[in-house]
Amino acid sequence: MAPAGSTYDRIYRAVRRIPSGRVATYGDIAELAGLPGRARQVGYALHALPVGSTVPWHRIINAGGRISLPPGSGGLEQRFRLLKEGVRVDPGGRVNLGEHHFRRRKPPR
DNA sequence: GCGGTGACGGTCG
DNA sequence: CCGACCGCCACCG
Repeated sequence: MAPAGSTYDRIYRAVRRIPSGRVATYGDIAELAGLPGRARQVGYALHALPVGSTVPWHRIINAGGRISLPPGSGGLEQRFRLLKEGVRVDPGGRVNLGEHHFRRRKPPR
């Protein structure tokens, strides 16, 4: 387990806040964890998760609204998990953030 | 302690 | 849309 209060611990806690059927970006998690601008650390922390972890890592995608994980290295599983939760993910791994973002950004207008 | 690495993100051409 | 660069920083050898 990540030491309480450590960077990773804060990241995992933030990830757990994302409800099923919604997605958040790495940058969002960094911000929620109190680490603005450190999206990269979020990716690193998730990569370090042990198999069987209860952290909903699959709800995290990049700012472009796409799965950032190579298909052969977990990307496919992430896509399946999201589909199972009702998130529309096209075959290319793209998600409509306007529809599934856990906290909508300002609608483009 | 140093330097390479990377589930990122914004900007520019 | 795509690739190149740059800033960011915990981890690991």
